[in-house]
Amino acid sequence: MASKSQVSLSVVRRLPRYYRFLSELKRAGRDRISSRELAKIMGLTASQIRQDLNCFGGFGQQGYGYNVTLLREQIENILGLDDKISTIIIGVGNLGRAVAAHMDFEKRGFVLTGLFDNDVDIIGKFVSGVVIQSMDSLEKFCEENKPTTAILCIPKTVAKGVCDKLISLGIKCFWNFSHYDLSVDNPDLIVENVHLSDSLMTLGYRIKENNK
Amino acid sequence: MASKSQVSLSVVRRLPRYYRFLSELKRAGRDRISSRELAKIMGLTASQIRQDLNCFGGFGQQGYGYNVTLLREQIENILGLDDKISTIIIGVGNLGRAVAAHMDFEKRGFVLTGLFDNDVDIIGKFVSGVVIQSMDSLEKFCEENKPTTAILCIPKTVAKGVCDKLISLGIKCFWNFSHYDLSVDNPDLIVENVHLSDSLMTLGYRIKENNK
DNA sequence: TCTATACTGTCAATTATTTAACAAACTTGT
DNA sequence: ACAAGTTTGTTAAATAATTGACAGTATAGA
Repeated sequence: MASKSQVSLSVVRRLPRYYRFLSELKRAGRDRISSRELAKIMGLTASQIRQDLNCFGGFGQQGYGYNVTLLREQIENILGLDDKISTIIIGVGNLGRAVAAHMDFEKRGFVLTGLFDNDVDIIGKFVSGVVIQSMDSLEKFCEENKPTTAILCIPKTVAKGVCDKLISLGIKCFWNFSHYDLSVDNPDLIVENVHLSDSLMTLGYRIKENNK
Repeated sequence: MASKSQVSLSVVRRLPRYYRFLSELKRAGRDRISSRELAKIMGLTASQIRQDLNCFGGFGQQGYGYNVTLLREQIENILGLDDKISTIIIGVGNLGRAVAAHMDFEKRGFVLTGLFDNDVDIIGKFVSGVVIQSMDSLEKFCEENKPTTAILCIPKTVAKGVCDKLISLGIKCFWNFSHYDLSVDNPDLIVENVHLSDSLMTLGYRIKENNK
């Protein structure tokens, strides 16, 4: 358990994008594709694609290229898209609702098992087939259902407290949309931060830089 | 115009995070901070922080460190947070609404000037003080108001078409939430892709990798 | 004022990532 | 079956990013 991945995060982060383009190709009826052509379509180098894929095995064939359907399936396996990682969302405001509604968890290796919020006006309502519960129910729910992953769609101010509580309830994996930096000093956690405002500010910088 | 940035994207992407931590420190009443302590708090190396900041100038002082308020202001300037880049949102579903409501554009160097959607049930309603207009009004609006940036919160299926139209209306900068890859073959565009499902799949991979 | 200590800016070394190059292996058409 | 043309997997080279080291300059306390 907890063996360190040999594959660099840079490579892993490209996998979903490969998967996306391969799905597109499959839908378009393509049987095979060379690293060269895929590189062209995706705006990468052929070398990088071959290098990336070879981290996981030799899926291609000289003189032929890659079988689209097969390669797509391989990446599906690598990403574990048919897993069912039990996941809860904390905070069901606009953002939480958008995430719950848009994400198609079942196609990404997750299953949404709980929604939690403090707003009495929305408790009891359903989003994506899951009922919104009070934060007071969180502890009991976690003990009974043992979710492993939490999606944080809560304001910065309460993030630290909620996060500590979730950790104490056995949750170690976080998809964090809150404006707060998780896991700086807790190396046991697995955290994917989505800092939207950071992304926006980066865009702003690049726009101004370009106009100089 | 269009001079290439000397500073690497890796560095630029860290700036908003520095800004965030410095704002926190300021709020806590801290006057000064050394690269060593900041590194500790942020989970980085002191060397990296000094290296990063020095891309933009020598903001620190030997034997003293960095003045929190001053450094924060400098980064604010670098990121251009008091600019007013005119921006529209295309697609005002859950996600578009979440983005419109949460982002505090004025504090990030942007100003939200228009909202567009095709759903007749929401056209005419206000979100964050801006009225939702029909997509039919887009052309006229762009000619009159010349927004430079668009935020795409639309499904993949219509993304390509909408995007082409926006480009023809003079928009070159995109904050793209749609499940579609912009700018592979258009180097003139400035694009920040936010592929949430890619992020989720990456998290999934890392969780499984860790459980091995 | 002087001395010990702290800390930056910068250059050098290390590590990571990307790109290039090519032999080996397959495909395709004759 | 053979020759010409493709395309991979893999090694090597090049580039980029991060970390380490330290001279120089400031601070702080006696």
